[in-house]
Amino acid sequence: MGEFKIATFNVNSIRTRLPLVRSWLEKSVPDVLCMQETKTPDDKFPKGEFEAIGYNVVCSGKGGRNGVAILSREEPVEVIYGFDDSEESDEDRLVAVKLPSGLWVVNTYVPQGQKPESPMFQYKLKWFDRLRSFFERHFSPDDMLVWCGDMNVAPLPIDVHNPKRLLGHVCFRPEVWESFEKVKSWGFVDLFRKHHPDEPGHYTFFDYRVPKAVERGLGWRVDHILATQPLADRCSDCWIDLEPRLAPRPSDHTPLIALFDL
DNA sequence: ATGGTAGTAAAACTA
Repeated sequence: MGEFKIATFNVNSIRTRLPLVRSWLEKSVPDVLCMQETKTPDDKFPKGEFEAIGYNVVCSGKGGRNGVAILSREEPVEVIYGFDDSEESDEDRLVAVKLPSGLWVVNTYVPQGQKPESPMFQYKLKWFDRLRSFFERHFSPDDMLVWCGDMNVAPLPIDVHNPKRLLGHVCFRPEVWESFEKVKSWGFVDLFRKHHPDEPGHYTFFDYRVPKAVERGLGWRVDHILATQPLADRCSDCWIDLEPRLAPRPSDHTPLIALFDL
């Protein structure tokens, strides 16, 4: 099959970001693009615009917030929308597709958590536990499976620009490190860290509210692509593309790309 | 020690 490229991008509204995402796709030609925070109900998702440039569209959004979608060159043979447990299904935060090759792609927009004392923070921690159960229920660590998304966790001190000041934030504190690690320990490899071990200063998110955040390097690495071991063994590179952040109306996140030899 | 911006959607609420 050869080279296979998978990307993840929190677009912060697909309707606002359509020109940017479309031109990025035409330049980067990924085989799969996972998007988060599409902020668009399914009946208003610009499906036709992506189909016109050769992508199948699976979207899962209800209203003006959250929302996830997976674009793929090949038509999925199976789709899962949201959790299938006894809690809130959160189909606007979790979508998964099985491609004809048998490769599974799971796309998540993990709850941010707001404040450590907020009920949403407990919801976030529980969300990771439910996600681990989801993987246990549907898959095996021997499967070819990739997990992409905005995880709202910076796993290591080198994943934020100021670990001392940011310690305690809902995306950078022990509880989320443990919760994220519990999911990872089911059988995932962090593909960016596979190819860039111990390198600081690589970020996928820059807060709109921080002036000149990109230029000043005031970012966070909270978007991730993880793969099961057999798939991670076939990953030849993984990198962050900062260029879209310099566009006229950028998202606050930037694409993360993984390249495989399949 | 708070606010800074962007998006949705029509006043706050989320990030």
